[in-house]
Amino acid sequence: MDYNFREVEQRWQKAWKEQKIYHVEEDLSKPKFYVLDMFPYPSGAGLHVGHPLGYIASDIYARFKRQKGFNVLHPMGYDAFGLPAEQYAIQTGQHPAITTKQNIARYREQLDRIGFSFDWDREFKTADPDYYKWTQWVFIQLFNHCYCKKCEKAIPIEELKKHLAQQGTEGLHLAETKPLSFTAEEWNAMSEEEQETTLLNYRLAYIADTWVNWCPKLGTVLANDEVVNGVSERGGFPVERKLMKQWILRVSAYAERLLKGLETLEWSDSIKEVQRNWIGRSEGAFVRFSIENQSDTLDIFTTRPDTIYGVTFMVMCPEHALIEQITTPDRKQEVDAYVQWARNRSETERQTDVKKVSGVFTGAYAINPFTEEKIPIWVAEYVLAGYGTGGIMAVPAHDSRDYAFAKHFNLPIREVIAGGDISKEAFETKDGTCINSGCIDGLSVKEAGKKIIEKVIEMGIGYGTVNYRLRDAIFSRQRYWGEPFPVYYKNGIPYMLPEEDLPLLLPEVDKYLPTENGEPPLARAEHWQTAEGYPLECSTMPGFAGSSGYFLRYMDPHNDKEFVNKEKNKYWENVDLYVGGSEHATGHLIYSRFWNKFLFDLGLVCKDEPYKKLINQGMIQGRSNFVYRIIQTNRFVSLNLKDQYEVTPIRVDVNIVHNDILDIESFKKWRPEFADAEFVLEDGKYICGWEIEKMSKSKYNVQNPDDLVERYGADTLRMYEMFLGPIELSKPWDTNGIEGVFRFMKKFWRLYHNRENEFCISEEEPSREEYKILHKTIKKIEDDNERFSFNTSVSAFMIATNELSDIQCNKRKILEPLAILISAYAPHIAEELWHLLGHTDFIVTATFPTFDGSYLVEKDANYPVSFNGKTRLQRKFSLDLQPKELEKIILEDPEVQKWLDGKTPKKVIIVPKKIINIVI
RNA sequence: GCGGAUGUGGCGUAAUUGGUAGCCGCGCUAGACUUAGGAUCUAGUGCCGUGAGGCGUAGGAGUUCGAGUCUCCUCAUCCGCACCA
Repeated sequence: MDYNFREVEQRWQKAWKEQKIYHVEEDLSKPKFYVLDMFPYPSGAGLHVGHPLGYIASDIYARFKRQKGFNVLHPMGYDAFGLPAEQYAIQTGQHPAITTKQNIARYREQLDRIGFSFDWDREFKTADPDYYKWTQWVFIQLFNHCYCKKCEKAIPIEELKKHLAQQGTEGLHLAETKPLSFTAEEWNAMSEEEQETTLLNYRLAYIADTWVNWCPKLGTVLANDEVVNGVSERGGFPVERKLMKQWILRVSAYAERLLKGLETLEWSDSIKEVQRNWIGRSEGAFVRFSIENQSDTLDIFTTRPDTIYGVTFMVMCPEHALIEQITTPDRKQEVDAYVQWARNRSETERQTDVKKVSGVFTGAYAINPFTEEKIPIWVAEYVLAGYGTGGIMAVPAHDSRDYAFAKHFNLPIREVIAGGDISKEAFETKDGTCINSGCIDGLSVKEAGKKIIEKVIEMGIGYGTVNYRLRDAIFSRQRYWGEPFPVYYKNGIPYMLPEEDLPLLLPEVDKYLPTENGEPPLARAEHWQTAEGYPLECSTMPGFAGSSGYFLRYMDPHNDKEFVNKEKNKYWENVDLYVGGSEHATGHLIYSRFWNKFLFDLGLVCKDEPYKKLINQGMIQGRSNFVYRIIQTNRFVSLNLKDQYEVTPIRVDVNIVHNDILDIESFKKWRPEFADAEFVLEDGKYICGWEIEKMSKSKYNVQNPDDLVERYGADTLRMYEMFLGPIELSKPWDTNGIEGVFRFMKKFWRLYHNRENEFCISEEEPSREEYKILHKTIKKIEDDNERFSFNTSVSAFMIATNELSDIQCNKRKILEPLAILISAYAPHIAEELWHLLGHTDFIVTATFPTFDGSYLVEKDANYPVSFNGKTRLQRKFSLDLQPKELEKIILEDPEVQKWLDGKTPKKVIIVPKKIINIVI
């Protein structure tokens, strides 16, 4: 009988669980290593083979590190708040907590069957009050801090208050929503409400009016990608732009540190680049343009101060607060209409017709501080409210967007950088010489920019500055299934609940929909107010709230006194290896870094970056199978004959297709309408077509890991998922190949057994050849593990097994280390063999075998000998020879002599252990 | 448009980082055994050619004694950003 993987795997999984062998505690005698997976959102569909890909890789690495003597923290939990459970609740009335609990139970069952080495004692879900208590707590800290740009860290709001009371805004260098200016007297004269409102301008968590995509029918704010053609993606309900009070995190305060921190991280270049683009740093100048007959100024940000002499018009975004004030009466009607129209367009809509030029003249004029000219002020949607100041100076000659606008509205174009031909297009280059530019004529772009900045500082109308594309993160959601804000309102001003009142529990509601008058679902809760009767915040936190600091909580998951104990944090520091999808590059991975840097500023954690090394595992796509039905019949034609008929392809469940051959009997049973189907076969078989698509239920191409574990065992599944290809690559799932790994597992088992399947191991001293196979494998596995090349590792195991099986090696000194090597990949079979080998401890505690290079050194070896790069001969040489000696022997070789034919070679290139090349 | 990748047999991939391209596996071909299976084992399998041999890493150039690997151009595919002043 062959290896009984079912019995063995179940037995060991039970033993591991009962003896808690993967439980880990701080141990100062060992170096720590923290391996983390991006925790899953437990959806109703359960796991498919794509999900565990990253978990298997991280599990292999965690097991490898343990055997290398590290104390490994490898936890797992669930990101439990989220939309699907809420949607299900709205439809069925079932509480999302119940759905979530069921889904988690199913996930756990599936995960357990794959044999992961998670420390389940540290498990939590973000929807646990014990956990979200700390999410709320961090939010309070964010509210109570602001960001000092001078010292580049968060400081308590109390310090700000002190500063304001003593010197007003004088000497303040804080990240802020908009620049404010008042004296200490003015501050001290403010009412509490006024002061609180003012402080919101600086807090790291603040509430403010924001333009959002509001869907009245769904009763919620939608993200840009949830809006398609002006209607909601789900349901197709109209979406309008609306100014709403939203909680916002001042992520932008950390832009520079988020950017700089990237340099210290071992992340892929592509994902770092995505984050760099997302943060979007640009250097330039802030300049105030005065407006004719107005006391207010039009403030702009430009990266090209050197082109200031080329400004021929100004543009404000449709959301700009000054529009109403500066528009002249004769232009009012037109401007109002345009603003109304533009404001109601979603960002997605604006993006889709980027090329269409639209705008309107306000009738007002700004004054160019350098030329004193009157410049018309326009409103146009190509200027965005969320970037810079929401206003620009337009230089059509040297900016393609301004150029298109000027051409469309017939505005003047003035060339100020020499070298281009502005009759056709804008000349955008950044190396050129300034012309027609007064005081900066003849200067290079770079020098001119510097000089203009000096001048505007002198004139008191601006300064050089750095602007970031990174926006503050909207933090409220008008939904039920999320963390409630620890916030109550007094006279419309938000206040934080006292910390000892946390967690603020998510209340029960009778329905999970928004209320009839558009308030979030929490407004349905009875007594949603403080003990004193103050109303509580009705929106909840977004999905990324719970996942931003979760990695810290695993270090100390049951602490109800603090978020994470300092000593424990000091031991575990941060995540050494983080594995997850690259789709989180601009979401979770930015927010989490922000969150952690903030906690670092507060001295609560010891590292300012959360994830040292990041591996982005690829997606596993589905491979759908098709059958071809001849039109208007119930006859199906095999793939290569289908061109002779008119056919409709129909997706067929991949589970009734093997190696693209349809199991006809199962097909007839699959659907009642196919019960009496007929088939046109080729070579007696029905061959199905295939296509690579996303893995999804509706495409019948989902491979459930449970089925594969049932049929081939967890070890085979683990090894096969790794064998599929490099971990970062997206690849289609192909069940056909798993047979090869399955055969390997059986062959591996047979190494330790005789023909009668009795465990049979020899204590004999292995031969040099046998040691060579082992040490070659140790080196390969160790190297591959360190560079996360798990697919080549699996190949190495196969090669070693083939070689050992060929020479019928069953020596303990070879097979025992081999079992340790494979235990990270196939822990169940390794554990079984380990115990058969007579060990009583678990293989996870075994020491990774040491590599002995001396076995690999050849005494002599065949070298290819090439002439001018063309390989002609194989010659055997001793490896002990010095290059000079080697060269002599080669040149004396009769074949070489013959080839040289009396000529002297120009040079002889000897690449150690590789090749000998004679160049003539 | 900008940025980042990737391109090797019928398929997934490998190549000690510039040194005999195609390891390992799937599939396929032939054979053995058989309790007839979607089992196991053996041999073969980049392409062309009976053969010697020739050609081969998306295409084209270049550097080099030697290029899948380095440089430049072109093409294709994927991902991210996209009026960011």
